[in-house]
Amino acid sequence: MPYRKTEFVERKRLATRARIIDAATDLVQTGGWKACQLKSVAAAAGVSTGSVYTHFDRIADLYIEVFRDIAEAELEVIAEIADGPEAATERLDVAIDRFAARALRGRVKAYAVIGEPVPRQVEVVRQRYRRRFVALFRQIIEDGMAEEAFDVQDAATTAACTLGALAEALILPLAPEAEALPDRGNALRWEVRAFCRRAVGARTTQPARKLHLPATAEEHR
Amino acid sequence: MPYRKTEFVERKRLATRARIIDAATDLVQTGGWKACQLKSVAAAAGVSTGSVYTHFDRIADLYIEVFRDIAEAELEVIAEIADGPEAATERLDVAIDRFAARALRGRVKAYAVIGEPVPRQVEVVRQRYRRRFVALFRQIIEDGMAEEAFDVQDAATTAACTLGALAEALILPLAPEAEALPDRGNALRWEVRAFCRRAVGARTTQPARKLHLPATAEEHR
Amino acid sequence: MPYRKTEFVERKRLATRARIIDAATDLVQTGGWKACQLKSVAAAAGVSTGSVYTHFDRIADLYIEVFRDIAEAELEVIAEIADGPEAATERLDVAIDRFAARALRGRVKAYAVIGEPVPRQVEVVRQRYRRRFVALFRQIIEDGMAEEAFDVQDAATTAACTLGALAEALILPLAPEAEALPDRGNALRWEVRAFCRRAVGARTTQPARKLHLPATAEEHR
Amino acid sequence: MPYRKTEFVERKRLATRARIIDAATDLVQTGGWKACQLKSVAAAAGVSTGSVYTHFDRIADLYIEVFRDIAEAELEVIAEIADGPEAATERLDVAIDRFAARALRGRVKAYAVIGEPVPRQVEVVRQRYRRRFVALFRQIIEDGMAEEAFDVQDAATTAACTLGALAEALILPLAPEAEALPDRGNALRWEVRAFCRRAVGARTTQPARKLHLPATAEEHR
DNA sequence: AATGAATGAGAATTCATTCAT
DNA sequence: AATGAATGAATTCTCATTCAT
Repeated sequence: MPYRKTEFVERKRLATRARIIDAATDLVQTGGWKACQLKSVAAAAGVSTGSVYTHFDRIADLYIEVFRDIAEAELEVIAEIADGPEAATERLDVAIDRFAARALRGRVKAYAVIGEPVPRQVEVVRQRYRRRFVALFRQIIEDGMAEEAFDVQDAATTAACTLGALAEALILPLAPEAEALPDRGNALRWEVRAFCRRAVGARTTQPARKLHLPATAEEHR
Repeated sequence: MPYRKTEFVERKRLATRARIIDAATDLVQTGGWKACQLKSVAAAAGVSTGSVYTHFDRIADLYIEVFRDIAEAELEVIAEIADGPEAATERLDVAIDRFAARALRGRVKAYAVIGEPVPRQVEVVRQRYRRRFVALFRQIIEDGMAEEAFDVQDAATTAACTLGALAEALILPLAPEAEALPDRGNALRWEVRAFCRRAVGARTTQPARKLHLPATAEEHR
Repeated sequence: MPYRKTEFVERKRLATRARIIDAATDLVQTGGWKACQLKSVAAAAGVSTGSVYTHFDRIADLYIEVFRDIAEAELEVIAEIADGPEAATERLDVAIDRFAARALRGRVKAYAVIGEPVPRQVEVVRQRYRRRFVALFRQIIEDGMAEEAFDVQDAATTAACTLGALAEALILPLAPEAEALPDRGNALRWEVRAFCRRAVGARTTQPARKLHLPATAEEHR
Repeated sequence: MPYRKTEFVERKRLATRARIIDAATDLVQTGGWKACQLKSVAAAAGVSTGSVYTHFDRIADLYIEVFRDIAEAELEVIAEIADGPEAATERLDVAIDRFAARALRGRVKAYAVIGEPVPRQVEVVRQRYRRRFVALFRQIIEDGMAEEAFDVQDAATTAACTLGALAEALILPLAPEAEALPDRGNALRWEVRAFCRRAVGARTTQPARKLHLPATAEEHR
């Protein structure tokens, strides 16, 4: 009877792979990329070092996967908003707010993705994600200009500025070394949103706070 | 007054120290922090590795010094502008433009300070400098509010946003991996300035382009 | 007579075993022993690594088998000649020429058997084959002495010298690193044969070249 | 007072380097190249593994040095003979005899250089030395032809054959796995010399044994 | 029997730091 | 004080072998 790879085996393999990624992710978020080394990952995942190599050709590939996993989740949230049917002004508001909310909740995670020094090979991937984030904001801004709701501007540059503003205001002050924010979270979110709204020259007709609350509620689930 | 041998010795000692820092700085700007290793630094400075240890207790101390030297120069330029007697609107314009001009001219340097992953111990110092940059922008923004030239806002947050916008738009696209900007430099500077002016709600009464030219000229010296 | 399932199974088992050996042989001849690693062999043979272990207790056993297969074929060619009814002088000529022709045609194969560094455990087998080659030449030389066609000599030593002369002249210059011979092949074969004929003190009565051609023709089939 | 690298320090450095090479050489000769690994070498030399890297950029460089050291010594002995003023016939005799005597005395050493599988990077060096040995024999053979003391032949090929004959007869039977020769040494030397003399078609006018003894005597010092 | 994921003992290499001179 | 050889812990990667399914 020829061997037939059982679903069980495949499932187990994937589980191991997932355990490795999870362990690595944990280590990154706890102690930064420096803590995410082969030996530690293997130990934390409860596998041998060699085992890691049955799933990843080189340790950098694991890093990239970890980074991608974290970053992709964040990106998707924003992508969904950017692609929505709402007016550009609203989409900008919601995107920023959601980004902010997630960053504030998952401080270390956000820092690991955007703020923290990463191994050389991951840096390339990080740049790619930055660019994808920028592309989403750019899309919103271009829509806003088309709707004549935003000032005329070079959307590419402006979108980069927007991401930068978000990152600097929300993530970097949250570096491990920085003292924890007390509960300025909500104020911060409001402030950053206002900054960006002004920055793109959005002609606000509705009070900004209205938009904030539903997004937040959803976020707190 | 007898000649004091110690003074001569001390002077020489400082000269050596400076040579080490210079060598390390060069290496960082040429090949990034990764290229700034003890052996290379010592070789480039024309001293032995052991000698480095008479000036710095650990390699991290040298790194910090190097970082500080690079960053301090950038900071001073902005500080001078922030502390100037001009109206906040003008100071903001000039500060941004100067920051942009320097970043665009000295890509590698700016990237090394703000964009590039740094050794763990330097990260702390980097955060400190970011905060000092933010403090300068904050000062301008608070003045602007006092002058009723800017919108009312939380200057601390807004200032962080401003720095972030600058960094993302000017420096990160300039990472080694990124393709070189052709000559978008001037357009970029103008765009970023416009973004920030809107972002703080500056009531522009003068045409923005006017301010640009003198600053640039000065920068090209 | 009832159909015996075991026979079918056994046949299949042997077929798999053969596939493994063939795959390994290919790998050795293509990329040397270094390329002949368990995983590659298994992949090339279309079986799992674990399966290899049902046919060979250890990888070294496979190596030995592979070596043996390659070497045995070469040995048989020479053995047939050595055991032939011809005069010793002629047998020596033909044996050398055939050896040379095969070596020159199948550079990699010959190199893998005689020239290339082999894994430790194979080395023993290689020595054994060398000794068997030597034994064949020895037989010819002893016959030659009995026929009073060769000088009196210690056939054991002389036979070893003969094999060595062949190997060095024909195979080692053909190492992967060596530049390919243009078309010196025929000249080389003639020269080596002359060397060996003189070395054993063969009293040549026939023109040497005559012998060459038929051997070659046969070889080119 | 500026530091001036003392002779003592330099001497010590060289001593360490020598200790490493010696240790490696010992290991090779005792257990073959496989036994010559970084950790073992370092331990045997009484230094740290890192220390090896202050003398050799990579372990292969050490291997090459070890190989070269052993091989060069052998080569020089033959070179001196080949370059001597004597008649070609005599030089061939002496060269072979000296080569044989040294090989028989230092079995393991000779095997390590010529017979044993070597790490990939060393193989290139080994080929080079083989070629240099061949060049020496070729020189003798060409001189012999010029003196009309040897048959007309392609000296390049013939020289390779000669080296091969020597190696196979003297060294390969002496592989670690092979059973030790009793005291056939002298007979072997005589026999190999006779083989080679015939092989090049040397017209011997003097009894061969005469030449043998002085060379041997010298060798036994 | 067959499978191939998992194993884990190596092996080489790097580099800040120390210390005898 | 200067030197740079020596250190050795830390890290990645390899690959024959085992074993649960």
